[in-house]
Amino acid sequence: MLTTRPRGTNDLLPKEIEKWHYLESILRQVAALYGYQEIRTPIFEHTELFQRGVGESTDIVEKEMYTFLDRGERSLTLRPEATASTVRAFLEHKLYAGSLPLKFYYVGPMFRYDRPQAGRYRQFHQFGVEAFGSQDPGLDAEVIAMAMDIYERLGLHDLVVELNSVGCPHCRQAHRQVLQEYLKEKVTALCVTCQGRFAKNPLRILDCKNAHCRKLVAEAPTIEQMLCEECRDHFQLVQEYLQELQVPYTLNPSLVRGLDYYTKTAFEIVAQGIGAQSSIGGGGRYDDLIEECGGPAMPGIGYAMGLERILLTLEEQGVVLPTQAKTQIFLAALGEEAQKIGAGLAQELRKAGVIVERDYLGRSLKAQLKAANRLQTAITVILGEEELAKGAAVVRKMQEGRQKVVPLPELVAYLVRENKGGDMDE
RNA sequence: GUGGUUGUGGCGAAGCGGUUAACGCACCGGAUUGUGGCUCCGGCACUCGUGGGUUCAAGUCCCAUCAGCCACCCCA
Repeated sequence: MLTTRPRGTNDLLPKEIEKWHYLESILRQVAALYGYQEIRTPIFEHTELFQRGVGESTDIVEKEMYTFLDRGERSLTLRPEATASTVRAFLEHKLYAGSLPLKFYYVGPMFRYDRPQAGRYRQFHQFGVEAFGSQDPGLDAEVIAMAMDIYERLGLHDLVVELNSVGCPHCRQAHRQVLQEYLKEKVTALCVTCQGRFAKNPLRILDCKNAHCRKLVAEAPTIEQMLCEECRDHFQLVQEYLQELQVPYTLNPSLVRGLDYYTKTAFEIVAQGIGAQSSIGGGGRYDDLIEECGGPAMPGIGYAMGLERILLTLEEQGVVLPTQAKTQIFLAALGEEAQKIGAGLAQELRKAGVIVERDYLGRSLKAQLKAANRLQTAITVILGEEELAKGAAVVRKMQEGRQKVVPLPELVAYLVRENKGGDMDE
């Protein structure tokens, strides 16, 4: 136990961390392009925030939260998502008093007590955006376009945008009634979970993966048919904007997001080939959430994407991400005196912007050259007693296997020059 | 929460009841008393996820437990 990580968590080792750095740099870059500013909220919040914000009857709140009492007997919860926190911060700091709309983005770990599987972890990372204060359908479309923009910049392809409108409380209520009416005689034929959903959340039945349920529900009234005029217009305009922004999408009338706060637009971005957990991003509009959390009546929209799943998809699609610069020069020193001079040289070179590595184990020349070879440095500098006696060092070009003696006073300048030359070759 | 599957050195992987737990890669050292990448030689698991049990004898059989992977569910 001492040396095993908690279930569903991951260590990001140096080998893979470069991908994360690159991914995050793209995220921040695109966020800036679209005018979103970063917000960092606590990793844990009062449990109540998620109960109210995400919704009591959601799976997240019912069975997936990491909830604990702190030493002051406060019930706290590790954030399962970040929309509630962003709304909370927005309200707590009364940011609604300033100019609107306000656009935030966040990147960070989220926690959900799920059974781990491909693309699903108990601690996972999300990037997301939230825009408060506008009900413009053009913003809905832009937010979707932004998500796609990110995926495309990363090099992902063959993604599908699934779009739906879940309506507002009015049309949802109407749809619910019609749906229950329709399903009334079929309830007993549904699967066990769906029988449970019938009274509680009949909408979810439309989303059931059970083949039998799907058949029974195929002809059921969709929310789209029941949208009120306002919601219908909004949905129509979102689609027109999407066409304008050249974002292909498919309508999925059974797309029901598992968070209670969504209204009108709901969307999901799906990738192939990464297993059953194929949604790499999703979001929607939440026009009642801010008020629900005790703020002014104000619309909002946002999405979140799962960073692990994006990385999985990148790997699946064979996309190679740029990696960090490699070591340029290895400094091999032999003996105490040479080690000291070597340390000084390394420092001078680093200050001149050269990536230098050296030996810290007092290894043999052979072992040091082997290390240099492993690092694939273009140049290895050999500082030994013979060279020191002459006030010089051996500069060995690893690829050609040729080397020459360079006087110490000229060494740094020589290496900096050689290193630049090497860069130009690449 | 349910089901399937796996768990042997840093990694990959043999062994499937019986003397010292193959092999490959990686790593370390040597052949070259100061020169890498190739080659050759040598070294590297009192131990088989953990805990019980069966047996004269268990990495090998049984049970439990933990963990990985995958699926359901749900979602990022």
